[in-house]
Amino acid sequence: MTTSEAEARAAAERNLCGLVGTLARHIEGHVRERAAALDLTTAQAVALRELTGPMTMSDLAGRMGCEPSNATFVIDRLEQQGVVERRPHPSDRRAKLLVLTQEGAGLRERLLGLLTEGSPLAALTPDEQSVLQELLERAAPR
Amino acid sequence: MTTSEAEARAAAERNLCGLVGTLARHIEGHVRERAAALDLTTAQAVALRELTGPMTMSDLAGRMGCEPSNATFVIDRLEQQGVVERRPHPSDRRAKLLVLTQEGAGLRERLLGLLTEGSPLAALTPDEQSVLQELLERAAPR
DNA sequence: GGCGGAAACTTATAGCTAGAACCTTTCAAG
DNA sequence: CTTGAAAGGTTCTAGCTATAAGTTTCCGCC
Repeated sequence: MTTSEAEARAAAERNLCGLVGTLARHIEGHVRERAAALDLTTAQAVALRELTGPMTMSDLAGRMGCEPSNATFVIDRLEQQGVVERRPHPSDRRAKLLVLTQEGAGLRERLLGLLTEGSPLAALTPDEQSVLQELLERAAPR
Repeated sequence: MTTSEAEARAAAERNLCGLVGTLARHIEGHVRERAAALDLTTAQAVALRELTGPMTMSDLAGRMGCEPSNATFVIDRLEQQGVVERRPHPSDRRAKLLVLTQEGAGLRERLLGLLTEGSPLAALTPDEQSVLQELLERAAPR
């Protein structure tokens, strides 16, 4: 491989990095737009989306891709709004178990409905989405 | 299509959104790590990476994917550090032309070298990167 | 030629996020 | 049993980012 070829590949890789960031911003913009319709910030919407069931603060922070201190901040607001509850963890007194309230569960359903329609990823067919998923998982090992 | 199939597809799409965000954070983490070696913040490194040649503040903000006000903040620091210069635009007195200083150009070369090695995207073959690029461009139209 | 709207950039402000310090509880080793 | 290290959460603070408002300049239009 010549140095110019290596240089071209490196440039393509940098370009690709930019594209990933661009798509991530598109998705975030979409989430923000839909979240605003429910009077939620982007972070609150992501938290609600990731609350697929009872989980600890650490679990949620991991799913949200943020630091635990930030999850505390976000959940504080959601708890004030009566969307989620902090319950004692049954077997670990350090941890707390996040549980959606009844209205929280309803709010989450509405949010998911809004998020699925008009997503940037809807531009791809299900097959293409599968390919994309596989590539992303390989590039970003958990 | 049954409702359960639609539900499954929607869930897969949400999962995919999370994966895009995860990869974006991996890339950002990689940039941050390498940038720190040169005493640069992540935003400064992205700005330097995107400064492929003389351009205006707006152009740079567009490439960085941030607001112009933030570009002002980032360039302020880079200018104080003698990395870049704000020159008057030859044909538009509103705009300013960003030009790398001599040391800025050297710093950029070193940064690009650091960024290309060990990138998360190196886990994919060039062919796979091409596929990924095409999918991302379709999902995130400019 | 002058006028109104729009673009480029900056400033000021508010909000979000990460990092470090701290407390409580758990777990493993001795 | 006790002791030290590590994990879960919270608080505090600093830094980054976006939004809104303001200034200068450009451009289309009358």
